[in-house]
Amino acid sequence: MDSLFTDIDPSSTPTHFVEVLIPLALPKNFTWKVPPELVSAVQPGVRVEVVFGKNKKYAGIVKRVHQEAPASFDPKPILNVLDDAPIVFLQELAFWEWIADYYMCSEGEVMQAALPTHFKLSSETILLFNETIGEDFSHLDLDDEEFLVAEALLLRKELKLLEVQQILDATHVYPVIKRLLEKQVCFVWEELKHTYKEKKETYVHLQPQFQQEEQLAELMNSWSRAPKQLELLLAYLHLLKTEGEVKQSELLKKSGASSAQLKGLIEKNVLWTESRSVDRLATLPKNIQIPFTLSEQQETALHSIREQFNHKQVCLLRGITSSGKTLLYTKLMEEMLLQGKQVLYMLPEIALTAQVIRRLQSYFGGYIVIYHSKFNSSERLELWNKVKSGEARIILGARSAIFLPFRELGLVICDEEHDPSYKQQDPAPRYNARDAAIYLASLFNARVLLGSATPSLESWFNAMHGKYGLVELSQRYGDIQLPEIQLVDTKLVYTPDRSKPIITPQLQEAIELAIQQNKQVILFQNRRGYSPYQVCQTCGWIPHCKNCDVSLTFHKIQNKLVCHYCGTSYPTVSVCEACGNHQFTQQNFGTERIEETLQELFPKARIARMDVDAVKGKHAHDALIQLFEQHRLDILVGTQMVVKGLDFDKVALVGILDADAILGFADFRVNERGFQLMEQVSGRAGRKGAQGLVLIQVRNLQHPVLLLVQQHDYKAFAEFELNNRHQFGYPPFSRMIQLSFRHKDQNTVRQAAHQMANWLNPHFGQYLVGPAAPVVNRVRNQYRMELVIKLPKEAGLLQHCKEQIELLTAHLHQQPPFKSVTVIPDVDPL
DNA sequence: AGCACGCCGACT
DNA sequence: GTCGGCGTGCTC
Repeated sequence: MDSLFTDIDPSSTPTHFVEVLIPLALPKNFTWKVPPELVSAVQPGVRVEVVFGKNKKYAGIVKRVHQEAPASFDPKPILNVLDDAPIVFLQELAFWEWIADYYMCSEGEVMQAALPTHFKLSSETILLFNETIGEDFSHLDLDDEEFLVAEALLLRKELKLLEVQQILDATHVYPVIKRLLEKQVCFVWEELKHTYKEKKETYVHLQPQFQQEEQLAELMNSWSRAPKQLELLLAYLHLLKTEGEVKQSELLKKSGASSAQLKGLIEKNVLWTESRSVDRLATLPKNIQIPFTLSEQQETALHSIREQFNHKQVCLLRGITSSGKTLLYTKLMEEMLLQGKQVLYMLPEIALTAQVIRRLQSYFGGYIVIYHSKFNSSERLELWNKVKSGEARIILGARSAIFLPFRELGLVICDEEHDPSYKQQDPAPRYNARDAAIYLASLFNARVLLGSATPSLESWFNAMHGKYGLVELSQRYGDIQLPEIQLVDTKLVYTPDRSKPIITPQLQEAIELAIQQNKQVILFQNRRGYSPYQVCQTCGWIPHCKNCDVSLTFHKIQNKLVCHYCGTSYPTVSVCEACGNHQFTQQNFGTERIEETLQELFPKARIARMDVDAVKGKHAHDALIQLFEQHRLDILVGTQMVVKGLDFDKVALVGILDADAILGFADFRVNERGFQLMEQVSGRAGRKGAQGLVLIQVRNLQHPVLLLVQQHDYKAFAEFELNNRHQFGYPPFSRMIQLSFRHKDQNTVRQAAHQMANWLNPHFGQYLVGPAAPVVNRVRNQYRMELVIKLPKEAGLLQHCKEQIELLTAHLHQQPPFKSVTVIPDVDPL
């Protein structure tokens, strides 16, 4: 009897299911079933082609394979398995899950942030033809289907995946596309449309018949005409001997020959050329060359870091500016390299300058690779593969580099760890790369070194309480003195309209002196544009943005009013919309206006401005730094940007033009921000030789932070500020979760926020702050409310609170009036 | 994130 | 009378 049913025996082939991540902001993961013929191919980390929603296809990543049939729905089958081997490791999946949990977002959102565009296919994906491949596909070994699509791409230049389906008259096109992408016939279009140019390099070779010494000698002996060609040939042979391989560009440069002469040698069949696509990433030789020795203080610090790493995972290195933190990093990286481990070296985006990169490349050559947002998708893909294969050993990158597929991570260095740009603000995942990196490192049992001259209070607190190790560098390299800091009282300076003076006489004098002495000046103002607002002289009316509740900033160069929140620009107003008057005054000042004022005051000085408006292009930032470095500029005016990671030798004077603006923010981190900012800006002054001078223009001279900045006393500052934080229960004495509510109707958001607060009240009442409208309570026509929860650091409380928030948000969305209120949780907000 | 379904205002 | 606005719910 049994034998009749052997072929449908359910125990021999239980149905398999896969939990799949797709790159969408879905609240949870979805499940597909695996047809029997694909069971052997699915494993965590491979991509699968799935139908999701009506006729939409995605390449998703398998998180888990299991046999638990879902009770409430009937899963669809997966269509294909796209990868033979996992493209993400289990460790990365665990890391993604942790980020989603900790920062309260979906794993799909993490995937979206973590995976290079190349891997993220959907029906909407647009394929672009790779023009560099030409019209001849014969060398690519394409099968019939691949060829058909390649032909169509050549003709139409771009295709949607949906169109590929029509061309092939097949539903299963993902494997074909995957192969075409690998063969670089096409690539995935992405919003930031960088022009893809495969870098090609032409190499020059000797024809085989002349590779023997005798034949070559014979050739040269019989040479009668074209002495220039002979010269070129000799240059070639020399390069071949020294370099092993000869690039055409280098040969022509070294020999000073023309391309016509090279062409002559090619026509004589002596040489031949080959065009080879080179690695898009720098192909430097892989060797380590560390030409410096550490000072005694640095040597001691290095020992002490190693010591701390024996029993602590994380160590904080507090080293004042130019005490040589980078030198210590370099030594530690070298050690890791020799142990065959990978190193992640993180820097704030803006500090990733050519200057820093060049320096590290000179030490580590081809071992070091760079990863940041200005790279296009093909460059990122190459890097991804190099990290995954283990070929890339030192990865220098910004925030998003934590998502690279590390294999043998041994050390993470987080430089300028206090920098707020480590925290991703807008699209989820709203992660802090410093903190996430610590978790990532723990998965590899790797060590983490946090470095800063002005550590975040969180890290300092952790170091003080023994959670992190602490090592300090308190002497500047070469015993350069810290700059002298003077406060300039702007109240004493007369201006006709009682506005703040831009450049006080003291500052003007100091600038003059510095330029006379052939020194450089940096002026800092944390506000771009010309002036933050124009005010009607008669009635006080100020032009505002239509979509946001902010006043518009006047940009004189573009002659426009710009909203710094939504980016909309408006024509300048000449007539007051309230009273019809024509007279406007400009309140306050931004970098543009400072630049203009300087031009008037110092007509002979070479002045430049550095802010997001001035450094829009890919290399503008580096170019400006180089100009300054080469002393082709006397004065640099800038925002935040001038603060980070710049090493200038001839800066004698730094001016902070409006300290009140820095210290006047209504945020519990103002003091910390203010101290860090001013201390870091000051650090730019007086690197070599004489002591530098910092002038701080300010009204409120009594501000406690100013005194501590003047004394360069970080520890006293930390003690002072930790006291404040303790008193009001702010981090690091608590954990914060901020809930942002957004809706187009102001009343609705208000009610929603209050509703939420009421619900949270029974459990968390004593920890709630707000709800309140933020300073800018409308952006892009959406009204905002904020509710902050300050949780004491008790075991399980954070987790409990997150669960409640999730539950209550779902609850809120069930109430008819609040259905379309967006609730955005932000864990550890800055 | 898409996309369909459905309920209300301004047009042929 | 319909076309189409977007608020709402659902997708394995």
